[in-house]
Amino acid sequence: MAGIRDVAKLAGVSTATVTRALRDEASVTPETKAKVRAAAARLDYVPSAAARALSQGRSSLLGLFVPDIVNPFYAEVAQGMADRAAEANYHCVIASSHLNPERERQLVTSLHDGTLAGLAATTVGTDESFTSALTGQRGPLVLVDRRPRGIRAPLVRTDNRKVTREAVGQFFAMGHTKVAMISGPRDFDTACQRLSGFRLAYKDAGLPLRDEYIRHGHLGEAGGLAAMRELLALPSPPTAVFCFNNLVTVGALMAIRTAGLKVPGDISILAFDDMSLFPLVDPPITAIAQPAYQMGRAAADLLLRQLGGEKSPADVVLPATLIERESLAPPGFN
Amino acid sequence: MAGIRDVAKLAGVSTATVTRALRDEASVTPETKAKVRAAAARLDYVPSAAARALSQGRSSLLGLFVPDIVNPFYAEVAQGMADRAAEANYHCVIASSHLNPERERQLVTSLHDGTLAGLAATTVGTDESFTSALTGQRGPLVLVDRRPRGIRAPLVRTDNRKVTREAVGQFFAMGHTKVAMISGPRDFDTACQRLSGFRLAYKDAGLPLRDEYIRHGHLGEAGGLAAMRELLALPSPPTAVFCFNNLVTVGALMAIRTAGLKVPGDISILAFDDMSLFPLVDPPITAIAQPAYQMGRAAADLLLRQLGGEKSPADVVLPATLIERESLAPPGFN
DNA sequence: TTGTACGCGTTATCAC
DNA sequence: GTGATAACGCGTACAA
Repeated sequence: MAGIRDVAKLAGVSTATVTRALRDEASVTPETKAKVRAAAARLDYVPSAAARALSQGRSSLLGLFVPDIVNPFYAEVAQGMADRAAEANYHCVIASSHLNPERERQLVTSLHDGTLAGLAATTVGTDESFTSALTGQRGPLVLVDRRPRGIRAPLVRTDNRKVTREAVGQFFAMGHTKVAMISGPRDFDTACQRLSGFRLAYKDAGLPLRDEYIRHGHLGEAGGLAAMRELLALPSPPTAVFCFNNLVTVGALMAIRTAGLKVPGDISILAFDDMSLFPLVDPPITAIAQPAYQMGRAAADLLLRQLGGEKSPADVVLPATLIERESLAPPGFN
Repeated sequence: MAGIRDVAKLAGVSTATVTRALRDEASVTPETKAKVRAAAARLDYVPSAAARALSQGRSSLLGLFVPDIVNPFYAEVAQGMADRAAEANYHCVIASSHLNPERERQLVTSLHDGTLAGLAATTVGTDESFTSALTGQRGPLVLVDRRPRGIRAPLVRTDNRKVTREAVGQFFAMGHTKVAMISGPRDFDTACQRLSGFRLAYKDAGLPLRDEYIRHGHLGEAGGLAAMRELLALPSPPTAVFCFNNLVTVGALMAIRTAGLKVPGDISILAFDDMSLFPLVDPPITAIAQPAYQMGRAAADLLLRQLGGEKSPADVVLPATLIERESLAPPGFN
C-alpha cells in the first residue's frame, strides 16, 4: 500500500505536486507529470478513498434505496443510476429493504454517517418516524417513483394517471363493463394516481364503478393473489382486472390459474410495470411499461446536479407506454 | 454536522471517552456513558464514516461485482449478500457491468482505492488484464458462481456437474435420444462443469452424442435465441434441449415460439437457473434452481471471516435442486 | 511552477 | 476510568 509520500519521494517532488500531477492540473510541467506518473505506476499507487472523502468532506458514493432489488423494475432503476453515476466517477450503494418498513428505517439511518454523498430512494414506509429518518440524510435527496407524505425533494416519476386512464380505456372499448382494479396502499401517491386514472376511464366510458371492484392495499405477489381470489369470489366477478404493479400481476395470474380460469377468455388482465418474461407468459401479458432505466439515470442526474450546486431541481416526469400483447380480449371471448 | 469534539465539550469529557462510551466499552462508567449519549443525541451526532475508515484503515463497505443486476439470479445473490453484511454492520456496494468485460475491468479497478473492505465477484471477462485487475483489490476477495483462470480465492458455487447429470438424465429416461445443450463460453468453469454433467448423462444412457448438439459460447437472451435457431435448422434437430442459464433459456423459448413450435410437444426444455415467472410461462419451465440468496449470504460470510482474520477459507458448495414443471415430455408427445 | 504546513474527524496509544 | 495526543492519507491555502 504505497502512499502519496512514497510517490513524492520516488519522484523527487512534494506530495502537493503529486496530487496536482495526478489530477492533470495545468500548473504542472509535463516533465514533472511524467516523473510523478511513472513513480505512481511503479508503486501501484492509488489515492485512498477514505482520506479523500475526509479531506473533501464528501464521498464519491451515491446511494439507492429500494424496497426490493429482486424486482426487475428496481434492478433496472439501479442499473440506470449506476451507469449515470459512473459517468461522473461515482459509485452506487444499493440498499434493499425486502418491503420491510422497519428494516428500511434502519438502513437509511445507518447511512447517515456521510458514507453517501447523496441518496435516491423509493420507500415503502409511510409513518412519521420514517420520513424524518429519510430527511436526516447529509447530502441531497431524490425521490424515485413515489413521494412519501411530508417530504420535500425532487421526484422522478411517470405520468401514472394519464397512461392508466388511456390503457384502462381499452377494456371499455372492448365492451367490458365489469372492470376491477387491484390497487396499492392508500397512502401511496402512485396508487392514488393510478386509481384516479382508473376512475377517469370509468367516467370516460360513462359506466358506474362498484366499490367492491377496487381492492386496496396490495403489494407483492401474495397481495395480488389474495386480492384476485376475493375478486373471483364476488357474486358478480369482474371480467377484466387492472393490476397496480408487476408483482401484484404475478400473484393475480397465479390465482386465476389456480381457479382453473383462462386469461383472456375468462378474464382480461392489464399490468402496470412490464417484465422481461411477460411476452412468454400464457398468454403474453399486456402491460404499461415505465422507463425504469431512464428513471434511474434521471435520479442520478438530479443528485449530481445538486452536488454541483444546483438548488432544488424540478421533478422529472417520464412517459410510460402501453405494450399491447394478448391478455386483453372482449368479455366472453374464446 | 456536530463532531466528536462538540459532543466531548457538551458532555464535559474528552473525545477519547466519547468514542469509548458510544461503543459501549466496559471501561466507561455508566454515568459517563449516559452523559455522553445524552450529548450525542442532543447534537444529532453521527460519527463520520470517512474519518473512521481513514483511522481504522478499513471501510465498512463490501463490494459485489456482477455481470448484470437485472438478472434475478444476481439480484438475489445481492440481496443475500446485503442481508448478511448488514448483520455485521457492513453495507453493500453493487456494481454491474452489463456483461461488458471492458466496463467490468474499469469498475473493478476504480474500486481499488480502499472504498471496499472486501469484494465478492462473478466475472465475465477472462483475459489476463482482467484477472490481474481483480487481484489488485486491497481487501479479501471471494468468487461467486465461477472462478476465472489463474485466480486464487475462495469460491461459492453449486455442484453443477452432479445436478446437471441427474436432471439431463430425465430426458433419456423419457425416451429422448436427440438431446442438445446450449452451453456457455468455453473458458467458464461453470460451462465446463455443466457440460461435463451433460456428457455424463449421455454416457449413463449409453447413447452417442453428436458434436452439433453442443453449441458453445452463449450467454444472455440473444445467445440463446441464435443457438436455438441453429439447432432447429439442423438436418436432424434435437427433441430436447438443456439451456446453460436462465437468460439463454428465455432466448431459446423465443426462438421456438417464433418457429411456430410447441414446448414440450415438439421440443422439451430444461433450464439451468430458475426464475420467478417460469411457473407462469407457457408451458411452466422445468429448471435447476441454484440457492442464489444463500450463495450471496455465503459470499458475505466468507468475506467477513477473512476480515476477521481467518486465513483462506475453503470453498462453499451449495446444493442446487431440480424443480419439475411441464417443459419436459417424451419425444413426439402431444 | 513547486514546496510547506495545516485541516479534515476519528481511533488508538500511552500516560495518569 | 479518563485525558492528551499522535497518527490515518489526502487536498489545499499560502508562501516561495
